[in-house]
Amino acid sequence: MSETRREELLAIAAGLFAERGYRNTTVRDIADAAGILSGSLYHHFDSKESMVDEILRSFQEELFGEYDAILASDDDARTKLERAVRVSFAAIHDHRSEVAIFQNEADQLGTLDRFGYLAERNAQSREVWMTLLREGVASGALRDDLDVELVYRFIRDTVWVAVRWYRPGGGLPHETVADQYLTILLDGIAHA
Amino acid sequence: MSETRREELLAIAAGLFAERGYRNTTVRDIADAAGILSGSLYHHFDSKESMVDEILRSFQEELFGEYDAILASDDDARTKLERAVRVSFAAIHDHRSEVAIFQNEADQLGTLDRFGYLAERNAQSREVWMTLLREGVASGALRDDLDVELVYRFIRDTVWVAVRWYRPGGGLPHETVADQYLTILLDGIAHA
DNA sequence: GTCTATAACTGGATAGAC
DNA sequence: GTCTATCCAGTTATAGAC
Repeated sequence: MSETRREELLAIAAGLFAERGYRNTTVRDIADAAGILSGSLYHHFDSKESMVDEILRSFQEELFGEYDAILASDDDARTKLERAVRVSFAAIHDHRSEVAIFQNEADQLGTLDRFGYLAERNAQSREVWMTLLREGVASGALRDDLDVELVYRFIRDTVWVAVRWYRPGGGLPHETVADQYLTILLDGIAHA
Repeated sequence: MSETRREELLAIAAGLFAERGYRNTTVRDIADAAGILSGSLYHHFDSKESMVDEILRSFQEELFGEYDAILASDDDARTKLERAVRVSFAAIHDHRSEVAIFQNEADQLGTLDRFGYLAERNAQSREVWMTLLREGVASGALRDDLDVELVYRFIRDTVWVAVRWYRPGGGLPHETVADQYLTILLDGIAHA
């Protein structure tokens, strides 16, 4: 049951970190939200840094497991790309706080030694998308006059930045957002 | 000349706020970078808050002046949309710090009374893009099966988030980025 | 316009009782 | 597992001398 309490506290911290920023959230804020005093938090965690560390680590582990499964599948190139996009929007739905924290704080935290894995995960993510895009071009599914590196950045940015406005239960299911996004990305918004 | 010194200090502050975040930058950091002591800053500015306020205000004034000029022009709908995109990427080029600060800190700062104008500017920006998109659909330049609100969000997000990776003088001119972006946005990445 | 000196406060973290 | 009590470092801001 102590494992549950721990996760409960992490979920509370994640929500606050996502909403008001890591630096802008005090350990007292977290304790208040949990209904305990700040000193009591240190029975569960070493430091505020450990909390955000644990939040980001477990999220990334899960996410990259999904990307790996897609890469390893024998779907055609276009299907793989579509699946990767859908999995990402689903992650925004299922793990909003974690995605937001990663988006907003990774740059700052990444300068600290203990968060070196953030840069590694970033490189890994680039590999995933670049592989998908190159396969797409090679198979003829995607245009061959594109700057693949730029397309990668646009996809990465547009997908994740949606965490800023997407709200679960807001009447716009994440599957719909993914569909519309894929329509724009693949076919453009200009009249044919 | 005191006006020059003021702007010099603001530019230094803007660079730091953009790079390490507003909350993460101390007045001592700013003073150090300017080669003076922290107390001396208060001869020029009321508070740290006033600095970021002035930085954001003057930037937004300039940017919206450009959007207004586009809206008021008699270009066709597609040209207006393209111009708005190009002006935005140019702003990232010319005012990287300001754009980054706005992107990263607006949500937090917006909760304070004195930064209420940030929400207003946000609404104004939405009007600009929605107008351009609706004109585009009405004129037949854009597809009519799109969720215009969603397209607006995607454009807004993708354009501004480029501030995270775009580097002036990095071999990739902002005009090229805008071109490639417009290609993707208008025509998609799928093979025709 | 900048410096010296310092006030006033906030925030992360600890030790030991319950 | 939580509380009481508290330390200490860091941060914004001020007052008055140079």
